[in-house]
Amino acid sequence: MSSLALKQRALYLDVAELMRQRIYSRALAPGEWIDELRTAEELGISRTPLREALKVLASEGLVTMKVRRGAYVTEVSTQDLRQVYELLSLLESDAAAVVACSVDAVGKSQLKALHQTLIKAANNTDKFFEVNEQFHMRVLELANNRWRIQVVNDLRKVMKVNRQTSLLKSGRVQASLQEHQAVVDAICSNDAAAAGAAMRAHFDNGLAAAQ
Amino acid sequence: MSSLALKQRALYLDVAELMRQRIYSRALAPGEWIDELRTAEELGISRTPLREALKVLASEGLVTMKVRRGAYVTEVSTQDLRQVYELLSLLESDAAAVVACSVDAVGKSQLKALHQTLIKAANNTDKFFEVNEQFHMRVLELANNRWRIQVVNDLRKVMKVNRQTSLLKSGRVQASLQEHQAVVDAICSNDAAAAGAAMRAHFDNGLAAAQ
DNA sequence: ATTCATAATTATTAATGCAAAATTAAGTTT
DNA sequence: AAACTTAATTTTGCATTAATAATTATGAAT
Repeated sequence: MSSLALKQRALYLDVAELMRQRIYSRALAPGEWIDELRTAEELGISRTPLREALKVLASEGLVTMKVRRGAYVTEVSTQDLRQVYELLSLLESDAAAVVACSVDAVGKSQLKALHQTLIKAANNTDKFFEVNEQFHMRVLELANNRWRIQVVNDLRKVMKVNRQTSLLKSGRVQASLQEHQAVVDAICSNDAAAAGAAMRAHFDNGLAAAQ
Repeated sequence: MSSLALKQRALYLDVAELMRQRIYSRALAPGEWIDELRTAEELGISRTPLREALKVLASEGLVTMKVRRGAYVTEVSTQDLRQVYELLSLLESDAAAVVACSVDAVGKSQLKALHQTLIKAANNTDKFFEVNEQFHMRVLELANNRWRIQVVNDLRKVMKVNRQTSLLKSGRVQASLQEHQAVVDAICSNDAAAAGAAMRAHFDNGLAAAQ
């Protein structure tokens, strides 16, 4: 009945996802020490899978392990945020350029469809975030480099820690949609340079709005 | 007396480094299943820190966890290698361009000194690899983005799995030195575009030699 | 009163134990 | 003889227990 009954994934992965959400939602505050005993007790599990989950989060940069002092929620400074944005800009603009060269008709229509869904989600913040992420990930998948997908996924997790801060400022939704449109247009006309530039501009504006 | 006596680092980190070396050296072959019980016994430790170490390696992409089937050494295909090289080329060429803009006199002399050390190590393969890595990491450090350093470190670990394959072909050492020289020259003359292009060329040639 | 030392408590790290699942082997049936 | 089923063994995944290190609290001495 429950999701635990027919578990296909290991427990530590589910726990990692749960802790990730707590960090995103600020239920666990930046810099806060994570009490292993209390958390394991609360979740009704032993400390072993929790410790394994924390090490996964540590490799993603979401928590920081201090020797003999346990796990702490990573404090993402504005400098960190800027650095992460710079990397995402670099990796995703290059991906967009690659896609512009290699994309077929199916890929083009997928991106167009996702963009239409995003437009419809403009008034629903959570949905907007979700579809926005789907769009970006679809571009990455079309760029066909599984290591880039992995790297970007991890960096996006760090970015999400500051989702509140980076929450869309006035007019940012409409601007963001226009920027996406430019990316879609450039990719669909197979203009690699324009696609890269459009994606880069999208991130530059996103960073400016986040700070 | 022993390194275990005054251990400052957690055991699982030491175990992770040991397993990493075994993967690099092919003592653990690609695709091979890692016997937890046997390995823990051999190292004289329990399975717990070993399992934690394996999860660290999994997040780096060096091993692959299969649910209820344990850990396997990741098989790095030639496509994987190409994809990793592409990412490293992107990340490090951008870093070189950033450094060319921001570097001061101290940074310049550090890079020049490392390059001289590399020249002297031309006839010692292990030493060459070591200093080569130091040079690349120094460029990254000067680019001042801790998230990029982390990402590149992980990708370089994957690349090292195929160190044998990518082992310098005839004339590659001298060519590599010349390419480094071009990077140093471009950075020292604060030519960002040239620095990026030189680093990109270095990786393109490296990939061509590796395949 | 303040500081240093020592004891006690708390928490992390590592080892051991146990249960569930998967693979392998053996046996029976068609 | 081949295939399917069932039993046994192996191995993972999680829990629990033990040990080691760090922090806090308490007391004594200057």
